[in-house]
Amino acid sequence: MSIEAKYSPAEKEEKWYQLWMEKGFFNAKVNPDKEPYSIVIPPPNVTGVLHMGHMLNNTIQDVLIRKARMEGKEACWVPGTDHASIATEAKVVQMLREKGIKKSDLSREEFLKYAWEWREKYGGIILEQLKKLGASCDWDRTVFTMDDDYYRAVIRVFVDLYKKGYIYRGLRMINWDCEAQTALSNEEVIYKEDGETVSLYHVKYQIEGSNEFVTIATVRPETILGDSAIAVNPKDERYKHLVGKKALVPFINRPIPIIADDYVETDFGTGCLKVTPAHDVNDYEIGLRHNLEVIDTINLDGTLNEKCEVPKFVGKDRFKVRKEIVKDLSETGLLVKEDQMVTRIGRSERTNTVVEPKLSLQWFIKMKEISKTAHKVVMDDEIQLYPSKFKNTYNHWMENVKDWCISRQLWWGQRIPAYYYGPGEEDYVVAEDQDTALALAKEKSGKPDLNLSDLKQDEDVLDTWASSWLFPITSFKGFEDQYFDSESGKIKKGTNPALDYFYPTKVLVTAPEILFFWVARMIIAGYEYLDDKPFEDVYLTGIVRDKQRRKMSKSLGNSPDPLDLIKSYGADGVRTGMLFSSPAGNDLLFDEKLVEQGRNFANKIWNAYRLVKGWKTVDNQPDDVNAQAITWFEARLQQGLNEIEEHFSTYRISDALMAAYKLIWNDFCSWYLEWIKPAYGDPIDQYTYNKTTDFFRSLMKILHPFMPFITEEIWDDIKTQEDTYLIVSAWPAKKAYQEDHLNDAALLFELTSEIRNIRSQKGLSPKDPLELNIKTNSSEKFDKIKSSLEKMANLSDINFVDTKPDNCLSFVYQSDEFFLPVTETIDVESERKKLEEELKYTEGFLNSVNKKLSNQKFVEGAPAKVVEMERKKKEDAEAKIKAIKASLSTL
RNA sequence: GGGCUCUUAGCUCAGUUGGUUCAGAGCACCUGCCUUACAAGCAGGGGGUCAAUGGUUCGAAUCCAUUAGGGCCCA
Repeated sequence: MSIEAKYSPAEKEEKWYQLWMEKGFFNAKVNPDKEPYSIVIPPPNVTGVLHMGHMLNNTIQDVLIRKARMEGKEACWVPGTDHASIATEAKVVQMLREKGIKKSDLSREEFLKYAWEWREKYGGIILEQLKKLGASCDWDRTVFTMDDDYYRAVIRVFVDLYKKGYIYRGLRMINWDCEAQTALSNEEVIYKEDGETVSLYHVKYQIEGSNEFVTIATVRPETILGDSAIAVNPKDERYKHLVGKKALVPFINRPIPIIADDYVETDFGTGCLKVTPAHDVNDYEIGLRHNLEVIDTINLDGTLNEKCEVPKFVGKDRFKVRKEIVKDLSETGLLVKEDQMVTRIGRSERTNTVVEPKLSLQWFIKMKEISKTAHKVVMDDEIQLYPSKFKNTYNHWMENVKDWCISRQLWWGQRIPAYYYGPGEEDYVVAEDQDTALALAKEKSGKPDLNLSDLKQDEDVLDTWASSWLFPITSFKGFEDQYFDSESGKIKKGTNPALDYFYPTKVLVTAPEILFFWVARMIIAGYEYLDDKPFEDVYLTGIVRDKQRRKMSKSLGNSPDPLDLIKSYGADGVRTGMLFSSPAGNDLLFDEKLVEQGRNFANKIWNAYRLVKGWKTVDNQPDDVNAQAITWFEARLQQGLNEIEEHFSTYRISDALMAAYKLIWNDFCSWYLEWIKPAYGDPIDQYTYNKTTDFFRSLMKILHPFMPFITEEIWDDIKTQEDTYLIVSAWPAKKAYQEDHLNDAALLFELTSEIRNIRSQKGLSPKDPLELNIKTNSSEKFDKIKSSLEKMANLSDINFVDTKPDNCLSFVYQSDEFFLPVTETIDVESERKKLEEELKYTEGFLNSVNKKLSNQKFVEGAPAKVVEMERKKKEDAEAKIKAIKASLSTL
C-alpha cells in the first residue's frame, strides 16, 4: 500500500461533507435521553458573501458543536440569514436601475416581487459557503427572518409590545439617510476614525436696529435660513451686552433672539453659535430649553424647501446650496473668513451619505423598563460574557439605554401593523391583521360604519434588528398561535417541545460590535417572552484584521477570499489557522502564514499516519522500551486531555487547539513515535501496534472538532470494527493517570536533549553511537530509563562510574555527572568555561535562596510550604555545585 | 469630553487567589542535517529591567497611585 507523502484535502473534504449530510449527522431532534446543546448562528446578512469574520466566528461555533456532539449531547446548530432591509433594498434598487426600472415607478407589491426574486437567487450563497468550511449546521432548520412564520412573529411582538405600552410613536430628532430615504438608528451611523476635514465659515449677522454685527461660526451655512436664535455662553463677557437683542438672518432678515446657554463653548469658533433646531441635535435641545421655533428647511431627499424663503434655493440639494450660499455671503461681505477644521461627520453605514438630523414621526420602543432584567442578569453573571471585560461595556450601555427607533422608510421588511383611519395623529390602531384593526378602529373612532378601505396601513417597515432579536425564540417557532398567550403576552411553557428542549441555547458566538444591536436585545426579548435567558454564555470574538492592524474590508482589498484559502490550504488548514491566534475578544491579525501552519499540521498528522500504517507487525509482547513508551503516553494523553477540557470550559479555544497541537506534534510524533519506532524494515510487536492505533484514534477524536476532515479520513482507515464515523463517536473518556510515568519520561527527555545538544555543539553525528558514563549516588533512578535512553540518544552502552574516564565530554544534570568518551581530542578550555558558567549561575541562584532563608521575616511570614520549597531549592543547588566542582577538578 | 480596557521575546499572545528555576508558548530568526513518515520536515540554539516612576509587602509581571502611549464604546 502506498499513501501519498503530501496530504491533499480537496476531494476528501467534499466527500466527507456529503456523507455527513446524507447520514443526517447534523440533524438534531428533541431527545430527552440526551442533554441538549444548542447554538443559533448569528444570521449573516442575506446580501453577503463569506468573509474572514464569518470564517472565524463559524469555525468557533462548529468546534463547540462538534465537541458537544461527540460528548453525547444532542447538538443543534441552527443556521439562517437575516433580511437586512436597508442593504437588500439598496441592492434591489441598484439591480432595477441597471434594468432601467426606477423604484418609484413600481408599486410596493411589484417591488417586493423583485426583492424576493433577488433573495431566491443570491440569498443562499453564504450558507453554501459555510458548508465548504465544514459547518455542521442542522440545515433542515434553516431560518430566514422574512419567512412567513417569522414575519408573523415579528408583527405579533410589535402588537404585543404596543399593547403593553412599550411602543409609541413620537416626534424625535432622528438620523436621516437622504439617499435611502429612511431613518437610521444611532448604531447605523458611522464616523470616520480620524474625522473629516471641513470648512468652518465665519458669518456676520446684523444686530436688529443697529449697525453692529455678531459673527458666528458654522460648518453648515446651508442651514442658516432655518436659524431661530443665536446663542452665547452666559459667562462670555464679549457678548453679554447682546443677550436679549435680536439678530437678522442673512438674506431674509428674519429677526432671531440672541440667547445665553451653557452649551456654547467660548473658545470654539467665535463663541457665538447659530441655533437651527430642525437640523442639529444639540440645537434641538437648546431650542427646547428656550422655546425656539423649529424651521425645517430641508426635504426628505436632502433638497431645500420653500421654508428657506429664498426661491432660488428651493429644490436644490443641501450641498449645492452650501456652495451657493457661501458665494452669496462672500459677495455681500457677510463672510468674514473660512477655516479648515477636522470634525466627526456621521455617515450612513449602508449608503455612506452624510446623515441629516431630522425631526420626524417614528416608532420607538421604550427601553428603560423592558431592559431591567436583561441588565441585571449579565451583571449577576447569570449570563456569562467571555471575555468578562465586556460586562463593563454592557453595563454602561444599559445604564444609559436610549429608546430604540424601530421604523424604517423602506419596503423590504415587516410592515408596521399600524392602521390609520383619520388625519389626526392619534387616529390609528395597531393589530396583527386588517380585520382586527378594523374592529379596533370602529371602537376607537366611534364610527361603526368604517370599512377596510378607510384603513391605511403604515408605509414603513421595522428595523431588521427588530426581527433578529427574536432569533433564538423563532428558531424554535416560539411565537406560533398554539404556543403564544396573547392575553399575558408570554409564550406558554410546556407546549412547544422543541423550544422547551433547546431553549435556552448554550452559547452565542458573535462579534463585540453587535453586543447592543443584537445580543442585549435578544436578552431583553428572552426575558420579556419566556422569562428566561436566550443563551447561557456569550463568546465575543475579535475582529479579523490584516498584519497592519487594519480591519479587513472589501474597499481596502486587504481580505483574502476565504474560498480561495480553503482551496489552497484545505478547510482544516484554514480553520486551525484562524484559531491559532485568536484568544476570545482579542482581534485576530490574519496572516497567511497561520493558515500555512494549519496545513503543515495536517500534513504532519498525515505522515504520522503513513508511518504507523507502514509497519509490519509480529505477534510478540512489547520490550521494556515500548512498554515504557506506552505507559508514558497513556499518562500524557490523559494529562493533555485534562488541559484541553480546562481550556474548553472557559472558551479558550485557541489554547485548546494549541494544547492538542503540541500533544500531537511534540509528544506523540516527536517523542512517542520515535521512542517505539522499529529499525527500518523491522516489524513492531502487535501489542505496541494496537496501543499506538488506540492512541491515534484518541488523538483523532480530540482533534476532530478543529480539523473534522482529515481526522475523519484517517479514522476511516484505523477505526475498529465497532466504530462507525468519527463525527458521532464518543469523546475520549477521562481516566486517572500516574504522575510517576510522566516524571520518568521527563528525566529521559532531559538527558536525551542534553546528549543531542552536545552532539550538535561538537559536530558529532547522531548516527554514531556514544557510550554514556554516569557518576551518581542513586543509580536506581536511571535503571528504569536505561534501555529507552540508549535508543533515544543512540548510546552503545550506559555505565555507572566513580571517576571520570579519559578524554570525554561531560555535563552536569541536577547533582549527577555525565561523561561521554570520544575519540576526538577534547578542548579542555571550552569544557572548563562551560562548567564555570554553570557554576557561577548556580552559585548566584543559591545566594538568592540563602538570602531569603536568612530573612527572619520571610521564614516567619511566608507559608510553610513556600519555606519548605526554598529549603529544597537550597539543597538541590548545593548538590549541584558540588557536582560541578568535582567535574571541574578532574579537568 | 465621559466610561472601559490594554502595554510581557522580532511578531501574536499565555501567565488563574502575590510565593516552585517564573519570566513561558506558538510563529519568526540563527546553526547543522535531503537521517527510508514528514524539507509542508528533523535536531540544536540565541532572544525580554514584564511601558515608566513611586508605594504596599518578607516577597510584585501580578495589588495601589501617578505618568506616557495604544485600543474600544458612548457623547
